[in-house]
Amino acid sequence: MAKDDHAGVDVAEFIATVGLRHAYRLSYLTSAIVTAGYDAVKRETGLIRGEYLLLLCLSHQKISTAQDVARMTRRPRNTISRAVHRMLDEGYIDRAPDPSDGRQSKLTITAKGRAMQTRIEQILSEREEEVVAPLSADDHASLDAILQKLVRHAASLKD
Amino acid sequence: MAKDDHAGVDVAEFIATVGLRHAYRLSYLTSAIVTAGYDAVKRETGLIRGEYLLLLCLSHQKISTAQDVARMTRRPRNTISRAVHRMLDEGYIDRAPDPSDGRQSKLTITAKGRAMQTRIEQILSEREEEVVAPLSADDHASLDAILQKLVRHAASLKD
DNA sequence: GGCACATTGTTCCAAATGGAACAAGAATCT
DNA sequence: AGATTCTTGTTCCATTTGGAACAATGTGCC
Repeated sequence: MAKDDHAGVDVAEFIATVGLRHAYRLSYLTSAIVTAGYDAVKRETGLIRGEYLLLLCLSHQKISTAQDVARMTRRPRNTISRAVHRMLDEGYIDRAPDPSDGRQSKLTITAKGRAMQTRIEQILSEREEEVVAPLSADDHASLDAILQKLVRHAASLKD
Repeated sequence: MAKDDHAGVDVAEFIATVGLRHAYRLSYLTSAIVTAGYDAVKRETGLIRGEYLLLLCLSHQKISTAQDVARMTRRPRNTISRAVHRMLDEGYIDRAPDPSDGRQSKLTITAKGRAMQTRIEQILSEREEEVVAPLSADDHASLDAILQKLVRHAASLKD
């Protein structure tokens, strides 16, 4: 009868009253988009988060080290390290020791990896579009500008 | 020398070129704010995510069931179930069987729990303010409006 | 050069996480 | 009323996760 199928709670109303500026809403939305997409990717491709993040990074950044990926994704290095091994085994990426720095290796995505990454972005995009459907073109532009500003700043913070 | 302390990657530039509308930026920011705050909370209070989310929900919603909390936080029921037990043990919440529905129990936050929740919101707020510092008042208003719109819509999607 | 310190990638391990199955109660249908 | 289906909260278990310690290499400083 009510417009809301769910039982008792009005999620939106709760979220409007939380004593934090944007954190809770951001977190909720990220769950709604990313976590849901993440589950879909795992179901359809078997890849888990660290793995497709790795592919995503390598597809847009021609060459990176594992550490770079860790920074770009804000995930701990050991997570990325594991992902690198699995993606090497699957033939999605290549690795070559860096001659100028013996500690690190340069990672590149293979053609097979790029195909997989395209498929993954497709899956994530579908879910995202579903969630952001109610935004106007102006909204999209504003959101984009604000998020870019925030990301730029957040990336400069230590930790 | 460069304005960026880090080694090679320009995170912001990468994030600007990802082939997804907002998903990656949202995810990155949520990490920067929430995950960092989450670590701080764990360090300072010993509470983990499911647990402080539970307190957060109960502090703003006078009475809820575990299922309500699961929906408000987009976390699986078993996570919340565990959190309920631990918070009961700590005396942060109370639980009373619902006479009108034998399956569920009504949860309420105690005074002790409310004190803890205040402290947690403080910690999370600090980190959030640090990240959103570069936003103007207009930005805040826009972001707020957009996020509310999105949350409302996301909450209505199944899954 | 040598010595302290930082960085990269890795392994280990304890903890958190979430899917699946379950029991008990409620709702629906005939 | 009984049968079927749904919902709530829980336990079980396998997987994911990330902190800490580590070896190997690089950097800065005297």
